[in-house]
Amino acid sequence: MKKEIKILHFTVEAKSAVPVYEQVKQGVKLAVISGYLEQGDQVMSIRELAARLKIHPNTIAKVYYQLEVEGFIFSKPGTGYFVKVDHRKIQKEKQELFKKVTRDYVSKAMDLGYSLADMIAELQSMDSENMAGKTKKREK
Amino acid sequence: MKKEIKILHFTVEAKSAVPVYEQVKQGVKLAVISGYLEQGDQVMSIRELAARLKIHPNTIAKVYYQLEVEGFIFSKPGTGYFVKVDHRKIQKEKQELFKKVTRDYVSKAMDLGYSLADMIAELQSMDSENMAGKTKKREK
Amino acid sequence: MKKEIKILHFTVEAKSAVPVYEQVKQGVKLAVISGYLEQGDQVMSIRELAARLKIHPNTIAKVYYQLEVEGFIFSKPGTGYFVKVDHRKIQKEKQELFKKVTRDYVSKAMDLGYSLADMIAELQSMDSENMAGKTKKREK
Amino acid sequence: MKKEIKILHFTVEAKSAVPVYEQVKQGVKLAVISGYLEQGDQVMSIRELAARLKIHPNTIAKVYYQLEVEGFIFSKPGTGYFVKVDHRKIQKEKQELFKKVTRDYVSKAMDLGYSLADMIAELQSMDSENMAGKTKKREK
DNA sequence: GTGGTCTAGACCACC
DNA sequence: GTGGTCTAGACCACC
Repeated sequence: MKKEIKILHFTVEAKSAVPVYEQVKQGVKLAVISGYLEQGDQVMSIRELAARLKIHPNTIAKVYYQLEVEGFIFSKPGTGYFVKVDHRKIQKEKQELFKKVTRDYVSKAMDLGYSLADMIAELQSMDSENMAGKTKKREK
Repeated sequence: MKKEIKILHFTVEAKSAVPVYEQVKQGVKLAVISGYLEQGDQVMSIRELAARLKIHPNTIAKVYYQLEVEGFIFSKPGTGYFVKVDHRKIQKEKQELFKKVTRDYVSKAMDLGYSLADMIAELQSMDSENMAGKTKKREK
Repeated sequence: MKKEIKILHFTVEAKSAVPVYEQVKQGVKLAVISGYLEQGDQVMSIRELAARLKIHPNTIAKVYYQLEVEGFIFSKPGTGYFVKVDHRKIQKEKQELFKKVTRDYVSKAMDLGYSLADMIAELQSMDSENMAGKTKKREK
Repeated sequence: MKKEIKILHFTVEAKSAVPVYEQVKQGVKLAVISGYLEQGDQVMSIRELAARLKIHPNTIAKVYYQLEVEGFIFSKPGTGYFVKVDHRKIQKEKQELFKKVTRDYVSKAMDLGYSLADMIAELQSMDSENMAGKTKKREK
């Protein structure tokens, strides 16, 4: 069975105030943290990802370099970049990201005048809906 | 007692793909929906808001015009724009926005591998923390 | 008294197998480790150092960025880069460098057939010479 | 017993500012000075050394010619080059080289803030370490 | 003036 | 094909 290189699906907003390289970095990082990219998986090549996102290879190279420094991937020069899974680090990043998106959500919902109880109720109602149909969606 | 004009605090991202006028519109709309701006409140003048956001007054004028058509504000020519609160409409908008931000949150958290139960637990933990100190923060 | 920016004096060998950016990195690092550059000193600007070394500013930017990551300098965007002295780190780097140059020296001298005793004797003879004239050269 | 031709192990840095032929010359000279190549030893053939270093045979020929002029080797036409050991000359070269590498070492170490006493101490510590295990490593 | 980001593209070594 | 280095130069924000 041939070794497939998984495609990264995020997009990049060229005109955003948050730098392109930062967006790409978050995108790749999320792919690793979420488990989409697994230990040893080859990451899309610099040129390939650059072509897909329509940005310059140098920008991807910068991102990959930083992600290597941060320990999410490693390079085999002449071959490509590969995923390095450190479960401790990943778990920590995952929890931080979860707390962040939760805080962001709570902040927005409270601006609209909803309480934590409202949010919990809303989530519970979604839970019930899931119960009905697809039940255990998150098993994969 | 002098009638204060409430300051609008959102910012605008000049380089974003979503048009500046749309960002301004959402910002003002949210101020109304969230209840920050109340029935009869005078909205910041076109010139004043344009100066704050560093964008052209024409853009603000366009936004105010559309918000008037949509029934969120009304103009008193020669005086300014004022908030018109239609509780039905506001309530409906508010709920839609709430459902949207909730769906977005659930989507992100699930990508990270968290279940609805995890999210509910996280929100409940935040609830407990609030209980401790500041209790009824959202009264204002 | 005007705040002087100290000049960095090392040179770079364009045609070397060791990358230019690595040579520059070592040069700046040595200036910090040796104490030539002190806590809070402004480092030569990217453009200025690039001009002096006749290499592209991007290369210096890369070096400064890496040295910042490694904790030897920090940037104040719009102002410049400044030395950050962490005595622990510096001391450690200094000792490592000292051990390295010593190993290199021993290796070369042994290739020539000299023993550690020979080297020690040679250094002691230099010590005596110093005694004669300039005595306490390393006080500064 | 077949007469072995000793292999020269130095490498050459193509991109260096110091010319390739100079690097080769130093490499061969060091092999003689250090005693690796002994009186009467046949030196690697021009073609063989050129192949190993991946440089043009003409460059090696130039080096051998100069080394012959300087009296380190001599040619037997149709046979090859052979080592000529002039102990006086070798001894002198050796001492000069030793003094040079020692000066270089002292210079670097002093830049780092170490004294001659520190260097001597470091060398003595290395001496002790050798004492422990492998004792007389440099006999060969 | 300063650093920060990004594109464009060359050339290299290694495969 | 792959990543790594380097130059050239544009444009930005901040001072």
